[in-house]
Amino acid sequence: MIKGMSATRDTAQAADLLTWYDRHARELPWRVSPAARAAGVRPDPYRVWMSEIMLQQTTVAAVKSYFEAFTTRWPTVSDLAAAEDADVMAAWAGLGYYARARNLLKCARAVADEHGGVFPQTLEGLRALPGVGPYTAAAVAAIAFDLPETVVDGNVERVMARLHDEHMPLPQSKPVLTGYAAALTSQGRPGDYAQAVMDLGATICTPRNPACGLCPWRTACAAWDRGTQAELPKKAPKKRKPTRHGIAYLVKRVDGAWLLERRPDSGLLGGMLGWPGSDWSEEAPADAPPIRAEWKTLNAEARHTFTHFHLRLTVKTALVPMERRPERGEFVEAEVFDAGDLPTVMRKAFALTTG
DNA sequence: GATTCGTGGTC
DNA sequence: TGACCAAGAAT
Repeated sequence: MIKGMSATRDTAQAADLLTWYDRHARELPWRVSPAARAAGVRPDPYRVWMSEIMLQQTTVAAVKSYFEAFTTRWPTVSDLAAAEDADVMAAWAGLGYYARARNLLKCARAVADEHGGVFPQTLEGLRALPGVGPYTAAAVAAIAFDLPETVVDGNVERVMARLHDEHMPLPQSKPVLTGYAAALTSQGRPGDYAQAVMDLGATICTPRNPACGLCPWRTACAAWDRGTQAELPKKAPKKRKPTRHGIAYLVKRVDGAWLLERRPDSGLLGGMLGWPGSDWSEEAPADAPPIRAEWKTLNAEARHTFTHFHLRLTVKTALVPMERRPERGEFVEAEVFDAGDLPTVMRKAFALTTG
């Protein structure tokens, strides 16, 4: 009866974590507390989905203000589905990974148009939505609908690697870690369990200096037994980032309007507003101004690091008369222009012009 | 399976 | 300063 004993042990272990979660759950704007959940309060699937999209590769601290802004401005999935693309992209500006914002809108419109404004309540139905992958589908299924699905994010990978002293490096070990996680998933309180495992990873079983003395799973933890927790999970070595160079053209019209360009939907910063500019490559960029003007080159360059390269951006500025027509981009009136609508690298270039 | 795709905080 | 890291998905 190895199988039965194993299942019994895992159930008790899940219960230990849930007991810890009942006392130590983080209070988050999108979360229904375990006490409220026990009293029958159900999470709003729209808010759960929104939070999960925003939290992809993004810290809780960074997400909070965006979550409040989005859910205040667009309280329901139907409200969001009816929003203008430009408004959603501007509201997302600064949060990064802009494909998420494009898919957020696609998904809201799919739910509104193809599902009657109601999120699908199966793993497969959720997984079919734009921007919803294996993790997010499981998270929404578990948290919003209390389905016994297994969430595997970076936290869970780390917790499982330590719990089982798994030294195989990620991402190779992912299927193994997923199997460990699935064996532990609570059948009784799936939503709370999913959030509990991630809270454990975020507050106790942290990447550096894990607080093993406070961990409800310490006695079950193979890494704790062997003292290997600090070196887990192992990860494949990363490539170093090359440095690319580019030019940004910041053009102000005499009435205060700024020349901006909407970037193509695919690729880096896709769908976002930005300054007209050169390509960004490792070779020196060719000068290709978007409008005829007297150019001044700023002394300082805007430096920014993306996921896979460093960027050094030369900033050129010009002041042009009302009647001058650009070859690229469109002027945005001074009253409408808001640097906060731009991605961070474009804000950095703008900041150089204002001191 | 490997790449692409942001940003801000931290050590 | 620079590398690492954070509730991944799409291609």
